[in-house]
Formats: sequence, structure tokens, C-alpha cells
Amino acid sequence: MSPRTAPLTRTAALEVDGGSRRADAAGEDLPRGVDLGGLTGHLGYLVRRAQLWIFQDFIRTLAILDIRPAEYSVLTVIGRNAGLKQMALASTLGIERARLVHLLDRLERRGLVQRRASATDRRSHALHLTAKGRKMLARIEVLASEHEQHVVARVGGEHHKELLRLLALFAFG
Amino acid sequence: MSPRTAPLTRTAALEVDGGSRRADAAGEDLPRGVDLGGLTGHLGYLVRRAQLWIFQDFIRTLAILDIRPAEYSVLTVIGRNAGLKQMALASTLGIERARLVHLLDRLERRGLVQRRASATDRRSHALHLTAKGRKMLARIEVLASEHEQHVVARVGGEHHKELLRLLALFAFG
DNA sequence: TATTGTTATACTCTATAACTATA
DNA sequence: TATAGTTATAGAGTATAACAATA
Repeated sequence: MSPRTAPLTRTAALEVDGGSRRADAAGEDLPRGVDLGGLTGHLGYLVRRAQLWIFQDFIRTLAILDIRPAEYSVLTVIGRNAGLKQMALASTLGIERARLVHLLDRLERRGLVQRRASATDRRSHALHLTAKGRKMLARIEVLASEHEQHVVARVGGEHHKELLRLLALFAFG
Repeated sequence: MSPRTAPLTRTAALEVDGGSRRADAAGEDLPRGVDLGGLTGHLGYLVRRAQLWIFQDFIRTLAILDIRPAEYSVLTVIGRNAGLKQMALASTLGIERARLVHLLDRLERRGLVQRRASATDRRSHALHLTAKGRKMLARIEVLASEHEQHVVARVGGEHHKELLRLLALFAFG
């Protein structure tokens, strides 16, 4: 298809607005000197960039086990809290309960997790790792540690510790 | 459905290292006593929880202007770098160029952004804010600051400053 | 040949609403 | 009535691949 923004006024990039403080004059390719303006003052922007980097590394590092971050967190919490209900797991991890259903479906299909009938409430399921799930989790944890070492290598050990402390404070009050 | 009820051994075991501490004041209450295991040692987990909280507050605070975080970042960077190419913008913000097309489509439809012909490279577009876009950005910045104050209130001013410093180091260092 | 913007597809994740079976 | 799990849908966001125009 042809350019969909058809006409495109050919007013070259000549400076018009009062809002732009920076060059555009310098011949258009501002390779790395792009001004982020107020973004660097927003925790949300920096946190997003951090998550992007971290999750990509996690997925790459655990690709051989085909485990993604959300699945890792689910297996970890079930492993530590056998018999947990889905609702409790969902709100603990900040995952929508509707989404957790699909995560558990996949983990159950892979034979890593079991939904058992709850003794006390027949509406709910008690979540357990299978023997295979426990073995898998052990292998996962090796690679997850390796991944975290990549993060440490990226930010430095001291900064990593500081970030864990500060973000924990943030996340849990 | 499933086999019998679990042995239901003590599901708690919450003595381990810095698991879950307190319920969350502003919104979701984490079920107390659920052991997060190694998750609290993973920056990725904490960063995700932080982003969840921050983005939800941003979206809520700027709902009246119908501006989401990605759109805010795009408008901000164009405002500061008039004439920027789409590729440069995309790689600056860590947005896929294919996704940026849709973001710009929407902002252009709303009359906030213009794609102009580049003087030097006829493949590329020079991005500019319209007058309306500049006015809108000014209003957006007021609410974005308000949002950031919510974040400060959540973590404390000192911690907020520390986090900005450490995460900037992470994202760009 | 490589790059820019575009279109297209697939998959992950978030956010709701509604349904069922229990409580 | 309310809650736990499920199903369904819509919309962001990420990740690729391919294509036309241009470099």
C-alpha cells in the first residue's frame, strides 16, 4: 500500500513550536541525544524500562524450561503454601483470578500442579505441586538464580540490594 | 473431579525471610501469612508489583484526559524533540515500531500530533506536536505531576528520590 | 542490500461481566 | 446475598514477519 497518510504537507521540519527546546536543527538524526524531558522524573517510566529488561532476560534464561515469570511466581508460592486457594494465590500475586485459571490450566496440563478438592469449602480448590512439579521447580530455581545474577551484573550488587529493599517497601507498604 | 482432600499439612510456614509483611493500605489486601518464598529476592517480581500500582494510579489520575502512560511518554518526547523520526522515538522509548504506528495514529486522529515529510529522508516522517497537542500536553503535565505526588506519598520523598537515582542507573547505566 | 513506516498475526496480560455451584 | 472458580470478550502491550518505497 502507498503511504496511508497521503498528502503530508511538505513543510520541512522547520521549527515552529515554542515547546521544543532542542535541536531538530542538527540535521534530524538525533541518534542518542534524545531529550526525555520530564520522564526521568517519573518512577513509572523507569520502572517500566527496568521490567522490560528484567523480564526479557528472565524469559531468555528460562526458555529451555519454557517457564515465564508469572508461571514461576505461581509455582513458587504454591510450593511454599500447599493447599492454598486460587483466590488467595491470585490476590497475593496481583493476578486476576480469571487469568490465574488459564495459568493453572497450563501448569496442570504439564503435570506440575494439581487442583484438589478443599476439605472445608467445596467451591474452592486446594492447590498442590505434583512430585514432577517439585522436581521442575528445583530446576527452575537454578535458572532463576542465574537470571538474578544477570540483574546483579547489570546494576551492581550494592544497588541490587538497595533496590530490593526500596521496592519491597514500595510494594508491601 | 480430583482425588481426596490434601493432607493439608500446615500451609503456613511463614517464618522465612521477609515474606509478606502487612496488608496493603491503598487497595488490594494481600492475604497475610502467604509465603512468597524466593520471590522477594527477585527484582523482577518487585518491579512488576511497583509498575502495577504506579500505572493503575497514572491511568486513574489522567482518565479525565484519556491519556495512558505510553501516550504520555510519546507526547513528552515529541514535544522536546520536534522533527524526531518514528524509529528514533520507538527505540528511545523501548516501544516496537509497529506498535508506535498505532499510538501515533490515535494521537494524530485526536489532532495532537502531526507526521510531516522529512526534508532529508523521504522514507521517514518528522513528528511534531500541533498547537492543540502542546496545549494538551500542558494540561497532561499538571495531572502527571499530581500522579507522581501520589507515588511520593506512597513511598516517601527520600525513597522516591533514591529509587529514581537507582533505576535510572539501571535503565541507562 | 538495508532501513522506514506500515500491515498483519499470534501470544501475553489486564480488566470486566456473566454464569455455576456452592456458602 | 455473597464468594470461588470458570468462561468469554475487549483492549493493551510484546514479538515477529512481510511488504512498498526509499536509501
